[in-house]
Amino acid sequence: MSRWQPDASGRLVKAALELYAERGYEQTTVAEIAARAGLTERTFFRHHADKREVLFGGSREMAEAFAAAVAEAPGSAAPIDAVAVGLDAIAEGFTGRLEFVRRRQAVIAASAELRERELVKLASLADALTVALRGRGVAEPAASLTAEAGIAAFKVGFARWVADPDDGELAHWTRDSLRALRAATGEG
Amino acid sequence: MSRWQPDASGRLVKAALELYAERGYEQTTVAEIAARAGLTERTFFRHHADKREVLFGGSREMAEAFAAAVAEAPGSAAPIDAVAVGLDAIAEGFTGRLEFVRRRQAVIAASAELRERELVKLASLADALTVALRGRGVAEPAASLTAEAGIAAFKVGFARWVADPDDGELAHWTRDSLRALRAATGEG
DNA sequence: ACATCCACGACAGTCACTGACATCAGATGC
DNA sequence: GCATCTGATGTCAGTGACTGTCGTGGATGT
Repeated sequence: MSRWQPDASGRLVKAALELYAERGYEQTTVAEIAARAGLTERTFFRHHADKREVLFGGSREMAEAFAAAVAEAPGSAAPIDAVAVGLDAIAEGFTGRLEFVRRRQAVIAASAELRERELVKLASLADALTVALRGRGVAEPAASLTAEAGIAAFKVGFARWVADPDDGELAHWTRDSLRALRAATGEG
Repeated sequence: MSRWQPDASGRLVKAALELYAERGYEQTTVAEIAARAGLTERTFFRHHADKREVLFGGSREMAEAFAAAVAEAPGSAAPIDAVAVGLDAIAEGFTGRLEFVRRRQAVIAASAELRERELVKLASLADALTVALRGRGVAEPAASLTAEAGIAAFKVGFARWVADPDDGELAHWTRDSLRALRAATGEG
């Protein structure tokens, strides 16, 4: 048998989410998280950059999937429609994970530091989206602005999905949010 | 004469900006900032919540001015046009401060922690804007989405203003960014 | 068998941030 | 004038996030 229990990183994530939920983010020390995962504090920092980042694993993959979907959208699609394709792709990655997401969002909402880090992840998403749009030939500042609009739709749609008592589909909410955004900013 | 030199908070801001520019945010300790301002580390934390916040004074006032302008926009104005009024109000507060803003933004751009905090300030701005729009009778999710769109226009317009070699007006860039955003997301 | 690898533990250190208490020039009340 | 109070600052002793360095011992390849 192996020298250590498997999935140290995942155990740390699980322990952190539990402890943040039980006693709050600020009242939890990294040493406590590591102890619950059967590891030491030093090992926590080998797997996760800091005490906040432990809740945001996979966000890079999400940005990559977003960018890939936007890049592969039909060449004839308008920038905002390519963004819509990307939103659908992201939403797909959340199917069946609503309960986990709800617990995670409750923890994030309760901590200013975690909310701050969440904004960084959304900004990274916006950056990846901007790059993908520029790859489609969209010039600045349209690329950045369309990306920001798409992230706004994602942000609001995500919040509505998490808050909705019914267990619906994230894509439903992001699509509706994008539609509402276009209506609210519409030139007509 | 008074017991202490005046404007301790302002001296700390000045010292921090200088040191962050000279040797970088991470390579600067709070004790060094305090020493340059002729104060102690403990006093730094009496005036500024943390090492990042020292560069973001006045952001609450900005959010309040934004919200006030939106609230006072003509009742007949569409939500997005009320936002445009608010953007003009904010822009006015930056007139004549371009050089200071450029130095400050260069420092922020060089530090992940400072960029993270900047996102919080933009999010606070978005929250204040959302509240102001709701005060105008705009329902959700339109209020949040219109607010996010307005902040996106501000963010991009601000970046263009700072990057522009000519010393133009911020309002010029925020207006154009809002126009471009509406064109990019337009339903037509 | 033997060397190599590498995830982890152990330990010491820096620094952001906090709480508690002391200090003392100037404002205030009489 | 004098005592008293006020409040911005100094001092000091913490806690805890994060880092650099070195040691350890099962696993792995030859």
